[in-house]
Amino acid sequence: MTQTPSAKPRKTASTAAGARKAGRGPAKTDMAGIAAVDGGADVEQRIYQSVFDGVLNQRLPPGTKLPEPALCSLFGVSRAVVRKVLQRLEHDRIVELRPNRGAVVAAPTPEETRKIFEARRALEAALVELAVQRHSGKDIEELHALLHQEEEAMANAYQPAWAQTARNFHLRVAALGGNPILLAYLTELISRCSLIVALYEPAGNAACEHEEHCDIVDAISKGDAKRAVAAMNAHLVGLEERICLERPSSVKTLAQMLNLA
Amino acid sequence: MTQTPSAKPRKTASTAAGARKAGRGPAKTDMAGIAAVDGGADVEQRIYQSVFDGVLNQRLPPGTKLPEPALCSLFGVSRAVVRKVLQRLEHDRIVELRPNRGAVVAAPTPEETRKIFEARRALEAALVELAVQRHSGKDIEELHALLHQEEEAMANAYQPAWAQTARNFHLRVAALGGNPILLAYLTELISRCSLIVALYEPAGNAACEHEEHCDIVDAISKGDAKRAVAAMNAHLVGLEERICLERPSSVKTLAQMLNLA
DNA sequence: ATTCTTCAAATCGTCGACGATTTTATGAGC
DNA sequence: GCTCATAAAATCGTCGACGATTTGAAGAAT
Repeated sequence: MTQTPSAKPRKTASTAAGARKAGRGPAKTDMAGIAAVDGGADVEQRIYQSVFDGVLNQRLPPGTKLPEPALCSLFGVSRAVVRKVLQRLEHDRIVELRPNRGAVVAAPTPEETRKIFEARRALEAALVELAVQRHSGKDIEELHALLHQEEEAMANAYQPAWAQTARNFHLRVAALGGNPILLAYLTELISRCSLIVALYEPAGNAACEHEEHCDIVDAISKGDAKRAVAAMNAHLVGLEERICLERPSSVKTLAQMLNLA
Repeated sequence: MTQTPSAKPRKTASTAAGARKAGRGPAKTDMAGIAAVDGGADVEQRIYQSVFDGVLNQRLPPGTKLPEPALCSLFGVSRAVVRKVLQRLEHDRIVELRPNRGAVVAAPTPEETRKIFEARRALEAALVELAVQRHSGKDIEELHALLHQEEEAMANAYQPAWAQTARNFHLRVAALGGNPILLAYLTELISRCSLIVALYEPAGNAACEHEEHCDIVDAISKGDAKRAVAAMNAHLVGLEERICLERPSSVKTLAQMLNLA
């Protein structure tokens, strides 16, 4: 509701004459070619990212409905593409698609949360072990650079920024494992974890987490697989334990939540 | 306008079910049973399964094109639903969706194959370790039942049947781990592995694999986590090593490959 | 005869529309 | 005043259609 009905697709042309370029395919309309990359080329990614960021920044609390017509007019595309994005979001467990009842932001249950963290521990343990075997000196340098970024983000005290750097760190460590498949699975899990952490984390243990990250890098750089796995496990267990169950709520329009308009 | 309150498009009346996942919620069994379960209820699952089985049984070799219009007329649905299924198949890495160029059956490269098996070893190791902790006596009985099925399938000498039982075994062991997320990931990986094995396996080592399965169950039943993980790892390494690179090819129509018509 | 150009056929991406289902608003009945 | 039945609105699932892109083949030039 409260939907401003003024938004309309840029070019409908429909049945009337002069429909020179009515049906816009994946063509970038060969403009200057610059803005096309982010502007009109991959609209799907933009929608996905908007919803994803909205969920991560708590503008879209769990249970928020995401009606297809609303997203259509917000992004100026047809339902076909919106529906495709929603399917991808459902697959990544960001939203839940209830048949004939629309899409809502996923609300992980405590039990689900436990399983997610358990799965994440298993994957990160395996990947850290691979990382110890396969890392090079240059990799360690890059990890140290990331740790430095974390310190800056900590000073900033803006939680989403810190969460972003922390996520980057874990993904980078996982990338050292050299297995794209496990990395893809872990990326999915880290997204879901971030979603949960963004909801429940009291926000204020960044320093503690940063210390643990440093431990992990130290163990990897020394080639101590056992200690690296143990440090990662301890870090993840600590992260899970810091979660408490409180859920803020607010009432805004979908456009506001998506940081549009 | 638009009278005809009773006239319906040719094949409707039941297509509106539209449940996406395997779990079908509202069971409207009032239609006196028209084989709705397999006939016209969940068409998407039927299409998915047809392609999946076709790939697994080598009727659909890698690189086979899957044009949307062909699938549409084969299954009597519109392109929207076919497209949805193809997206799901792409996500599960069964097919590859090239923009504007159609879908083809995925052809895993040797490098990819190595990574897939590596990921699978990591996941199954973690799950077997969980299974050792959480299994009950009844679970062991069921595993023994599965092993007995394997012996029957071995005598049958029909490779797809054996592959099916072997897959069941791994999935059942993984289910004992009690983590639906890891189980889902492993299901995906086992599908991809089966696809690869179906392509390359010389077919004839069933007895050897069965022995290794027995070892795994034995270790689990005795609560020996270390040995269970080692047995699983050895089993998977052996499976990977038995793969050679030969690829049969034949020329049939899509309908024949899908075992229709 | 080979190669490049040109054209037609096949196929894909997106759109608007229609029926079916769910949700919400309204009014009768207790 | 509250509850339940009814109707209207909103939303979802599917379909056919249109334009754009790719593919494959026919024809001209060297």
